[in-house]
Amino acid sequence: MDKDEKAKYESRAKVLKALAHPARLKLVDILSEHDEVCVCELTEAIGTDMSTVSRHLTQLKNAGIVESEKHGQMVFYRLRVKCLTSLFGCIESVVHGHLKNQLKVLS
Amino acid sequence: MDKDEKAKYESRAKVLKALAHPARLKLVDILSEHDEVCVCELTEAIGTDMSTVSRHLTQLKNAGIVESEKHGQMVFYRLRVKCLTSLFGCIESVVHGHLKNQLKVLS
DNA sequence: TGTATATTTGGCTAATCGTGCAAGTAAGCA
DNA sequence: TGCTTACTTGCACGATTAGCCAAATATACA
Repeated sequence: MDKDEKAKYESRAKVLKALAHPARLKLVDILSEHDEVCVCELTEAIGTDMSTVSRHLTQLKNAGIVESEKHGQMVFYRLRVKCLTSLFGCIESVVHGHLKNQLKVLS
Repeated sequence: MDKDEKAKYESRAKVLKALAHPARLKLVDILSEHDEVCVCELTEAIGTDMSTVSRHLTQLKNAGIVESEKHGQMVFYRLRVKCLTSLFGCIESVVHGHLKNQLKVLS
């Protein structure tokens, strides 16, 4: 793998890694349904410590998936990416194809 | 998060996690260009120990992304998923949008 | 000014991950 | 029956991750 190729796969992996966690997927889902949401609301939806949610959001931000803006003492997060719905469509097809296959194996 | 919702995000995360590694992304890329490829060839392309490549392939298989078949003493891997190209299109748009944004910040 | 609220960051621990080497399994060939 | 090749698995180790609590920061408000 030359340097360019390595960089290509590493940058892709960085984005996928940022998405690859149940809590962060839920954050993205919520954000896809609203224009912008504060950390406090997101924390309530996720149900873990606010510090944990804040770190998840930082990861999504570092990957370029969300952006944030401070209004008063609250910080609002917003999706930067529009194509995630089709991406999840693909992921779901993997999930269901695989489950179907596992059932086949079991039976 | 109720049980169904939890399961939904966990199954998505599992697939994304399986993809979220440079070596595994390259494996998927190679497999998307060929019908089926043996572990030995994939190992040469990746450039790490064959045992490591074998484990990466196992992860992709457990996630439902690839399948394998043994012919003689060789094991051939094949992509099970057709939609990955559009998925990576989305990922790339995140990467480039983000880089553009970082350059803006720097200047 | 002092106090309360929203968020991020530091520090810690337990769990998971990636890797190489060595050993095991399975198929082909002499 | 051995010997070789292709692959997987066990083991060990260093690196990364997710989580919580406590402390720091920043803003609003009395």
